[in-house]
Amino acid sequence: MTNRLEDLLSTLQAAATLEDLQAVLESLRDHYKVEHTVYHWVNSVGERYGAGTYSAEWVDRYLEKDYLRMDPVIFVCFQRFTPVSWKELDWSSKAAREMWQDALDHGLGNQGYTIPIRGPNGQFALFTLNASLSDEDWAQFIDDNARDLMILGHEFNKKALEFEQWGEDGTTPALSPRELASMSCLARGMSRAQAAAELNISEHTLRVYIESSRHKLGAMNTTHAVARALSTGIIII
Amino acid sequence: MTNRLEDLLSTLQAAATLEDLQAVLESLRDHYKVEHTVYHWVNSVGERYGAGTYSAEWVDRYLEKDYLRMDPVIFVCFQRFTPVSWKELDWSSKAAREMWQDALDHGLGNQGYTIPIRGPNGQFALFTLNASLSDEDWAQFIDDNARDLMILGHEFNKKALEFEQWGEDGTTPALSPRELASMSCLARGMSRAQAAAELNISEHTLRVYIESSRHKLGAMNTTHAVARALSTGIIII
DNA sequence: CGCGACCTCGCTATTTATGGGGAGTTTTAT
DNA sequence: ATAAAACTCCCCATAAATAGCGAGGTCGCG
Repeated sequence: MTNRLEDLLSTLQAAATLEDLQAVLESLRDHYKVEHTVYHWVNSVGERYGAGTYSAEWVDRYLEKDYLRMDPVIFVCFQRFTPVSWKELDWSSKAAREMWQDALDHGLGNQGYTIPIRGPNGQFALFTLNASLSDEDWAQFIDDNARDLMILGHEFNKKALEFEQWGEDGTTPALSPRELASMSCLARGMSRAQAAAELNISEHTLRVYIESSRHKLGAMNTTHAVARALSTGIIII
Repeated sequence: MTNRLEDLLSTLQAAATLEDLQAVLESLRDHYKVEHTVYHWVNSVGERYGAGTYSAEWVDRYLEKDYLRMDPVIFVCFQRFTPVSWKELDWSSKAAREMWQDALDHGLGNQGYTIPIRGPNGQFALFTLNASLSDEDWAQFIDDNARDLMILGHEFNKKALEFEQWGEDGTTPALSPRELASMSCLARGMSRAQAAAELNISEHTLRVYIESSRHKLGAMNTTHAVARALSTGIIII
């Protein structure tokens, strides 16, 4: 088993193009004898990259119906970081049930396992296996392979990042300590007056920091600046 | 080697108290023959939990001097998600160099390897090994153990989360679709007028969503609401 | 069927944030 | 050593956000 993992990782390491990654996913599917293997990035604007063995019809359908916004897998993975088996999720809402049925109609198996992966600058990706198995067999499968899958998912993400250079286009701007502190105060809910008091500076000085932060972050307004500072990871709440 | 990993993981699984986790870290240190092993949560307010083999003096010193705010390890790990070897980092700033010397004076080794771990609701933790080795030996050590360490780090974090129930105290409030859309627009830098146009609703209606989001999220103002929505993962940029 | 939650719209007054100037000291880096 | 960046403070006018009031239609769940 471990040797197989090493083989797969070697293939992954050797991948030099996005097509190679696609091939890796296909060999993963064959190796694990599952229906589908998928890796994709997620953000609220839309996917920047995705690869996998889903049919083109299902991918188009998924995007067309805007399933991204109601998919319980996506929603839960955003908030957890532990992998989820699909059957654990809440499929009670009407929209979710419809989507589930639609997925089955498009060739997906009844079992799924998705590993959320969080990267730099707010990058977020999912690594998914989909199969047709009984609940018991699937649980056993996950039990046997969870660790290998986690490693594969993370290595895959590392490789995908190398190609796509997420967020590397505009290197995250560096804010000065006071600017970061200002952003942090605002992110925690303080008004300008409160933040200025917290930092022991005049409200006007605080404003200067907010302005300079805004410009450095390329933000339209304060809320946008704080949002960018948070999602690039230069501040946290 | 793999058997050792299994043993360590078994011990980890069996941990029932925070003291047990401390013991696990100590046995990890002994097993890997390093100077220190550390696990801790990080947020801008301060640590909620930390365990490890650093001396109490160094921990106190670290907190007292507010090294958290200048530590290159912390800073880089926030933005990357791949593990970092300390020597790779930028220690050129004066503050960083002083901190580094201070660390050596407090019994830390000259080599370090830190694995950033990102959890639900914006949880962020670090799993660190510190040792005294030559650059070559350390590189070899990392090469040999990187995967095991990643698994250990993630399993450790899972266990720590079970105990501390990060963010579980106030279950993340659910926002309605329109509320989420409103938050998302604001996070992407739109003004109220722009967001209202984007959503094809009156500016007043948008305001109602912002208000209700604010109340649900327990936020003081719009910026705070967006910050919370982002850091709990219910929206993304 | 009714209740609650969601979606939609309007008005007024007050508070707060933003954008544009300018100007001095201290710290850091080359 | 000298330049660049960071930190600090002030004024004024305008744009935007907040707080408070109210009202009606739709949808799903029990």
